[in-house]
Amino acid sequence: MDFKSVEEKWQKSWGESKLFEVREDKKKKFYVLSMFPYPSGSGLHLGHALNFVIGDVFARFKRMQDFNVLQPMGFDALGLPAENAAIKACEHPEDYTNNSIKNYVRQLSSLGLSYDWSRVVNTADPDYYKWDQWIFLKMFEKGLAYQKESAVNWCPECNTVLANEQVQNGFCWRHEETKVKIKHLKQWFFKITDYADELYESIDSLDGWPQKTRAMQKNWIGKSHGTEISFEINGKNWNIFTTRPDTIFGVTFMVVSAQHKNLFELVTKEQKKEVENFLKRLNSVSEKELELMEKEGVFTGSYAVNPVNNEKIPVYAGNFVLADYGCGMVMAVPAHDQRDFEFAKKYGIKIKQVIDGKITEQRAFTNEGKLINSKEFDGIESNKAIEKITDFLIEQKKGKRVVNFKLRDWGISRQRYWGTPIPIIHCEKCGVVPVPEKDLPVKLPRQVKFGSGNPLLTNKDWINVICPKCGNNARRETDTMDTFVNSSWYFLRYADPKNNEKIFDKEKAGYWCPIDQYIGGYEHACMHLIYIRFYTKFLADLGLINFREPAKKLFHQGMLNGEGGVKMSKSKGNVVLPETVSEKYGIDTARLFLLSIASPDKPRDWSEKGIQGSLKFVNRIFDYFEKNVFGEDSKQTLSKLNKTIKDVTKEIDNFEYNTSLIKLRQLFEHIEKNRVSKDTSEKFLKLMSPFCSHIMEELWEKIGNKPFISNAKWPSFNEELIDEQLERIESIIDLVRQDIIKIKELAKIEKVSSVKIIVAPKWKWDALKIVKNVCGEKPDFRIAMNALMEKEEMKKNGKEIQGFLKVLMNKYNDFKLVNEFDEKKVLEEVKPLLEKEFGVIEIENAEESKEIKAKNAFPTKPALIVQ
RNA sequence: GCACGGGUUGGGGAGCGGUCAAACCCACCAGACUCAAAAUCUGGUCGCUUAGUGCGUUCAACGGUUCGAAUCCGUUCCCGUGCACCA
Repeated sequence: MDFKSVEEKWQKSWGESKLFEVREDKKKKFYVLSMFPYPSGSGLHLGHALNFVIGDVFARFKRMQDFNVLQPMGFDALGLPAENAAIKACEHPEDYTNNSIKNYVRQLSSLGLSYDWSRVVNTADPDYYKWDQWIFLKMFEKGLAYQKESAVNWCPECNTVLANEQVQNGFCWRHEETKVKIKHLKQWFFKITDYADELYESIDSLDGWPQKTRAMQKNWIGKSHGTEISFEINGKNWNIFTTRPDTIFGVTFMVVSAQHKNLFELVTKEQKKEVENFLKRLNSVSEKELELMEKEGVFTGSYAVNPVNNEKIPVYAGNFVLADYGCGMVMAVPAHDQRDFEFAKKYGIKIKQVIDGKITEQRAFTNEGKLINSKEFDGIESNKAIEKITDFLIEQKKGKRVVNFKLRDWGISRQRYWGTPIPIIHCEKCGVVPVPEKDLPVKLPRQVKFGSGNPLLTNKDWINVICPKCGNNARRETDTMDTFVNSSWYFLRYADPKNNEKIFDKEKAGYWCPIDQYIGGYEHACMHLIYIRFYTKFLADLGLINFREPAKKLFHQGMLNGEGGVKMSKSKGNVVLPETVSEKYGIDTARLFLLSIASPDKPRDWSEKGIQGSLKFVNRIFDYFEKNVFGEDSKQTLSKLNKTIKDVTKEIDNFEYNTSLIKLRQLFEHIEKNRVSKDTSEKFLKLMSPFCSHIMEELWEKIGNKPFISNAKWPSFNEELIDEQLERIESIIDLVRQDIIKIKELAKIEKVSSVKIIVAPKWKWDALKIVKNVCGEKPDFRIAMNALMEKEEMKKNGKEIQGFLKVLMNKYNDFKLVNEFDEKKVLEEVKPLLEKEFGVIEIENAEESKEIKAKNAFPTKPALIVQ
């Protein structure tokens, strides 16, 4: 069949009829969103296509279920990669990006994805990033956007600052080879930490999100309850943070971070030189080595006073204490913390045990337990002691309960061109002045020079402005925003993409949002997916929306690898393009294949051979409908159809596409064999339509329906028509047929003259019923045996019963499902059919059969004698 | 180290207490059709056996719970992913 013309025909038709364009109405809405792509110059490969296909199947399914489905698409066009790629190609990022987008739109359209193309969002469009700037101003207003001098992660390759989330193992997330350096710069931050607690706590309410993602976010935000305790050092109070105040009597030294900003207040004259040497040594080693380094430190010369027992304990500066977590200083309890333990061993510091437990030469005892050597707290369990000692410290005004987070504020400054300009003006007189809302957007100037440093610095006309406050000369902020800013709220803009007055209409956003089903990669678990939650909460606090989480359900799709499981990449030359596949097999076949291999959240490999199977299937479907001849449904057909509808409906909802495709295959096999009704055939087309939309559309029309199957009603199922017994009957008849064929072959019988079918003795079926009645669903051997022996008609088969029961127990104990039908009767019914095929058929019970002496067996299928 | 997720028959991949020697796809084998091949169709592919029912051994390893375990629990080994000196 000519896939290409069918695809083009329907894509055109869908487009012309604006089938997937939606507006707010009374119908129940459903918002399906696949994360928008960054339009790379190299275009989209089959792996990207798969991601979108997964979302598209879902959207099509929901649309047929009569939801008002919004499935938009857009482009995350700003960002470093585009800028770098453009520079490399000697193009302006704007032109480069626009070309890439054009290419993407072309490629996406040919995939037949059911997007509402009228809502495209492009983050590089000033009409879009204007609202990024607007949000920035709101944040600034609320004190959530602020500037501070800070040590930042600097990627020399990107030539810019990275957020904590973008540093991986000390390396840049985009440059696996490039070590991130620490630089001190004045940077813009979003105070995401103000939302840390809510971001952490409400993860539990996201039950439509994968468990793993939720765990990762929790881990990332890292909330821990603890106690802040102040220790007196040289007459001044220094705070530390601990989650184990129960071990405070075991403190034998203190460690302050080597990067602590007030470190030298603690260092005595005598120790100054040594501390300086220590710091010098730390600076000379690379980041990575630092990570692998042993716990090291140096004595500062100062002593702290333990607030619970007034012991004087030495204060060290150490390389293993983080300056920016907790207080930058810790109390060290070598007996009950492994790091402190190693440190104490190394420097010969006293180890004082205060929790009852075993400490070895190698390891501290880090579990909780009963307190010892802790004066009035002796004998108390850790968990209680934590409370009691904290209360005691609070009373003494030496401590307080605090909550600490690992999450840091989000550094959004980037010293690059292709991002949203930060709408700030620096005035010598007025200081930091926000650009007035009416002057938005602050557009990126086209004229800049790319080379070293921030390109925006090269356009003086753009930089030099008049201060909106005092009218004097001032300078624009030249930092641009992290690209994750753009993607943190785009889902809302889709609801009202062309609004020039407002960021979006409150009612429109209220109708469409939040996202019902969000789809995107695992890699976003800790970046984009935290930021988007943060933005949602902030916008809710501004009163723009009335929900606090962006997406009800989240799904992560698996990766598509190249042939043989090798990661698809240009350098390996194994990139598969959707165009190529389309040309050869049709995009529907490709969709079918990719979704058949594995469940959509698992990775899968491309296989040129594998797709043949899907092609075969597609062709068979086509052939069947080509004939356009239908018959009538048997009970079996109706049962199978309804069961399939039931299963497939549930499975698509759970993203179990692979298993639902198998069921659809099996349904089709039945349809093919049994010449079913037109209605059933049509229902099959509908069930297939989310997966193979073009072909189903074509066949739908071919058998005399009006377009479009794409918005036909999803079939409903009738539970009453589903009969598992019928399925069993079908399989028994099938087995008999297959056996006859096989025996015929084996015994080299040219023409079958007669077939004798021997079914299980009748008493067994009766016995089964008795056992079922007595034991219900959970049979017990003895009870069942006794019940059987009570019955007169069973007694005569006493010897066999035991064997029978044994088999019964092993094989058929789920009594709900054991077939109650009389095998003999069933076969009698289909006798004419079998006779037509094979000749004379005789059916008898095993006890009547001379040939078969019952062998203590409970046949699972009828035995045969073929002549 | 911590946190998740896994290890299933030649490959991929379902199954997650009983109808399980385990869906489905691929690969392979045999048969039909054909002069032949491709395509298509039919059957087979853990072992033994039978004309057929049948039996034995399997779902990383070892133990446990259960009348019954690929499925539940414990321990161990291996693999993947994320965070990693977070006090």
